[in-house]
Amino acid sequence: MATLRDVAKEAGVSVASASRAINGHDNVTAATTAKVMAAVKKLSFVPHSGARSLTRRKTDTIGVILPDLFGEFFSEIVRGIDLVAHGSGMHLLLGNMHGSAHETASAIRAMRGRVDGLLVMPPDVEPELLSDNLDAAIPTVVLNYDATLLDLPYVAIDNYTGAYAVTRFLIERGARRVIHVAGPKHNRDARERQRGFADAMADHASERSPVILPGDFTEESGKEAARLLVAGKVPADAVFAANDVMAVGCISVLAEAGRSVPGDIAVAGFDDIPLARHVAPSLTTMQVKIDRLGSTAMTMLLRMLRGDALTASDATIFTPHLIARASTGGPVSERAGAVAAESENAG
Amino acid sequence: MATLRDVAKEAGVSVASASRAINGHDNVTAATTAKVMAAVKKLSFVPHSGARSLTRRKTDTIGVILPDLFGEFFSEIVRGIDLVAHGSGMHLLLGNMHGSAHETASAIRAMRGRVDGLLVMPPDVEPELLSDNLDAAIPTVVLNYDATLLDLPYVAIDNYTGAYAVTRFLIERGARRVIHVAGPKHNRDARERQRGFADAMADHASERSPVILPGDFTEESGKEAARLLVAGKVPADAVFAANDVMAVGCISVLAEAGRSVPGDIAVAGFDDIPLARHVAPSLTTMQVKIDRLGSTAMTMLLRMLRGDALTASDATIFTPHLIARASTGGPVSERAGAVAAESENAG
DNA sequence: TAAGGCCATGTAACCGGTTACGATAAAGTT
DNA sequence: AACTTTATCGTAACCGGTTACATGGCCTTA
Repeated sequence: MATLRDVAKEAGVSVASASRAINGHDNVTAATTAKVMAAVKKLSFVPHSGARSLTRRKTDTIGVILPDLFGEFFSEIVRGIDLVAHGSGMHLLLGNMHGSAHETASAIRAMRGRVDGLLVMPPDVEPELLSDNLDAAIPTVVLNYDATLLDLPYVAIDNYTGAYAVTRFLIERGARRVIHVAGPKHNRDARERQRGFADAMADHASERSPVILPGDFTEESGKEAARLLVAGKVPADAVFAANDVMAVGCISVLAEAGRSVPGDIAVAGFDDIPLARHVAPSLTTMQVKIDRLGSTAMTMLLRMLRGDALTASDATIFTPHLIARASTGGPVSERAGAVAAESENAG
Repeated sequence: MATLRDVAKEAGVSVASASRAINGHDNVTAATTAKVMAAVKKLSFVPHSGARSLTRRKTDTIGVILPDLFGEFFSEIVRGIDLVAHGSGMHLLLGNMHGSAHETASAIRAMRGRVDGLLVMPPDVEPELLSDNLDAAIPTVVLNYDATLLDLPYVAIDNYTGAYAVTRFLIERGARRVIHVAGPKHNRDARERQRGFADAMADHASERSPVILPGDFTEESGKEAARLLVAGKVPADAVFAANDVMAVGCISVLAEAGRSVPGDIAVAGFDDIPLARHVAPSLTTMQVKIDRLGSTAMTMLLRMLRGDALTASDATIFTPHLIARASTGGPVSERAGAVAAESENAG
């Protein structure tokens, strides 16, 4: 593997000239440049990015630390990030915290000296881990989590408002007994969605203690909840599942049991995963533009790398859209149910 | 940002001792180690991975170069890779060739000095780009492409056999006129699937020029093909779409037009994306364990990094399984249609 | 023709770690 | 007590680039 020294020797010039020629500085003769380039070609020299980033003090790489890599949600985030990063000639270094606190700490530490900036999506539990491990010296944008306490810029989804909207929608379409299939207890998104549900029930159905069935965002847990319904244990005419995957599980069990959706029970989810429009009946849900989460965060990070000092007050919060489909009786004629328009910046 | 020199000074020892203490070498006194560790903590020192990898001549990072990041296919591959990589303490550097030849070359070059090994999935067109840009010095495993010409180890899917199997299955279940919705012409997977289809038609339906409708792997192109069918332009009693996404498009148009699936027309796809089991009717397809593609490739790369010299003869080829679902009349009682068992290694 | 300026080039220091090698001191041997 | 062995430690070179500064050639200008 040829080094710059080899190239310089081959071209009969100094390493400094070789370096300058390769990087296109203007203080090199055309003749010298030609000699150097010939040597580069002959030795098929490729600059060693590691060594280069050591002196330049930049790596053209940003670190992306996610709690997991499972499912469409994360792949969409990464795609959104890549879209913007690639446009700026940046590379992506993937770190995976695999749920554990220890992994998270080491994932962040391992980024030192490898990246110019960090995009972090904290795990569900103990986000305070971040403050212990994040380095103030390296620009960081937080994904999907309100990082006001850390005073870091962040990009998040307004889960509360979304859940509130879909719950109200179910009530307005005539549901009297809406039950909620919750997500994992330790998951922040899930908690916010549950809170939005509870508040909407209190405000619009005068129901202060609505039924909340446990779930964990998996299809199986959605099925489990639906089995309770068909067993008649819980009277209900509508279900709001904390995510689409569980809603899909609900629908399949209800259908097998001969319950009509939405005739007997309306069902709604959250996320608008691609599957949602294809299941039968098609699923009413709150649409989250996941890739925009990633691309927006990356854009903010690029600004920070350019020197802008962003803080928590520069956060972007996306409010999800209601998508009314067949599982709640089909789309609404006018925009009766289309509650929240997407808003950027929450201030 | 503290450096090793700072730590050494703070601890009152030399940089060599500091380095040794931090890396847990055995030729350091417990007392020295304690002093160094105290300094590390006090200055919250984190070793600079870039500098470290320069001397160690390894980066603990492997580069992953994909043609795109869109959809479940790539996310599953990356997840499979990450699973194995993480187990060995490796990081993943993502490179995206975004379709273009120029991008591909620069993506590969940019990896020099950043990674210990490479996992490359060549773009559909001009895979010979690889030979020009790949570096013999850096261990490389090729994904989803027969790299025999490059004599590189690779992991691929037997698209031909899969397509042949599903086509034969349709014929054996009584279809007389099976039509194929093809993938993009420049796509190797698509071409192989089409070839498998054509051969199966010739062998089992004595049909030497079966109808092949154009498609490009998108849902819309699947719909377009189905529109031709409902318009009666093409007589058909079964459709084999080159991927699941197009098959799903077909089904939705057929359903809207009042055609019964599988009553009037049976439909089968390829890939077994998560969506496949959820659409109505559930979709018969060839199951490809995408994540295993990634994890297997990563495992091979790790072997190479350990010094094993793998070549094209060490390739792993996965043969997809037939999954018979409702869109072709439901599962088969015995294993009549379950043609191909998964086989590892093609030799 | 000598002094001054400009420009291309080379030398060497540096980025932040690791480690070969030699020095020093402590421990063991006879 | 004199000598060898062994363990710990420090100095300095090195990984492969970049770049501040010094050098020397050539062109101006008086």
